[in-house]
Amino acid sequence: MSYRGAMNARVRSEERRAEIVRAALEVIAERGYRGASLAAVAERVGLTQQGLLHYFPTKDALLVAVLEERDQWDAVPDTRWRVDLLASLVEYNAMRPGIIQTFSALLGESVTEGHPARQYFTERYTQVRASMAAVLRTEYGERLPNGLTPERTAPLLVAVMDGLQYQWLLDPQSVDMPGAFRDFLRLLGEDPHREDPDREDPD
Amino acid sequence: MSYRGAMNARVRSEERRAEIVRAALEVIAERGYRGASLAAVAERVGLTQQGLLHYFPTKDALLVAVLEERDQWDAVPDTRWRVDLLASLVEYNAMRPGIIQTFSALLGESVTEGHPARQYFTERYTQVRASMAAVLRTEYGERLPNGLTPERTAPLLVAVMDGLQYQWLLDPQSVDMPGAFRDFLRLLGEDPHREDPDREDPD
DNA sequence: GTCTATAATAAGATAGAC
DNA sequence: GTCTATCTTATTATAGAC
Repeated sequence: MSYRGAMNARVRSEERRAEIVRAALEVIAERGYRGASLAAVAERVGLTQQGLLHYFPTKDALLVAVLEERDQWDAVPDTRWRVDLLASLVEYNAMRPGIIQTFSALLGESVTEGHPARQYFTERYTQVRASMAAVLRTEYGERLPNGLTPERTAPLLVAVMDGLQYQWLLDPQSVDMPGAFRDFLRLLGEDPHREDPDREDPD
Repeated sequence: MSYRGAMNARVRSEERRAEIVRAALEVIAERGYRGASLAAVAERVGLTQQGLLHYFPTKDALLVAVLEERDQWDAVPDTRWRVDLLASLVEYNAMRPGIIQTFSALLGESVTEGHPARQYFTERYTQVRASMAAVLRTEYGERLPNGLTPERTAPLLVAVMDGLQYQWLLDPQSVDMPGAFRDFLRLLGEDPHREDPDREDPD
């Protein structure tokens, strides 16, 4: 019984932490990391700022948890991915403006000096570029239809995804993010009607 | 004489303001806008925070001046531009990491709620997409070598420029920003050896 | 586990002397 | 034009009661 009680307590504590991280994602989306106060995060989960510090001893510790959370729901693509899965990912992103806003704001801040997320983003982009190159290699081999190598194309693929996000966040009415991304894939030499082999020929 | 004296005073005041704006650009690059304190800006020009407020009555007023400054040195491309001039612009940018960092940080922050630069960036991107479309139309006509229209390609061009900047700022050693941008132009159908008609055929 | 109290700092802005 | 002094508000973090 005491074992079980301890388990429940731990589970409840984990749930609380997850709740706090979700709230932090929201507040960062609204105000950036530097602008996000612990008190504002705490308020959303019905805690005081000091109550929150029981779960995350410092603001930076909370940020670390936020970045770890990202690594979970936004896994780095691997070689099993096909290029058209990337298009689906962008479509999926277009349905979650909040989370895109969080990490676009964080990415922007991270280039400033001494930002606690800087190292995270630097390492993540190295990783993502490598993954994208692998995906492109799986799909096209050593040379893409346009003559570039996977390694040289990967930074462009990543740049388009990020850059479109900013334009779309600022003006969702004017920017069709998924459509533009598919246009980019077409530039890579992808035949837009080859994406789903099971599909009937469109008219 | 009094007229002349007044003139000199005004000129000196304008110089002071310009000095302050330059300092603000630096501090924003280092800490973002929200993280930039008026006192830090003032210190760089040998003023107190209150002395600075004599020239810019509020922090937002200073930001407005910073954004106006940008519009001057980073004019929106017009139809007289050729695509390879864009490549030169990216090369030029690669020599000015400070200023790129300032506006990358500002862009990132601007997607958060109620950010004073949000409207500026929204409007500027509308303008820049239109200009880029015009540049592409001048160069390629209604259909680009890859089949897309200028209007559909413009957001991609802008996205690549912005996205590459973030990757490059985070890891300049690993990202060849001008090279990657030229790769992108190649995707558009640009022949990389056609850029300078006066140049001898390379081997 | 969550609170109140509070310390320590820093922010933007105003008032008024010189 | 620039300063000192000061107000007001907000921040992160600590100490300790319950």
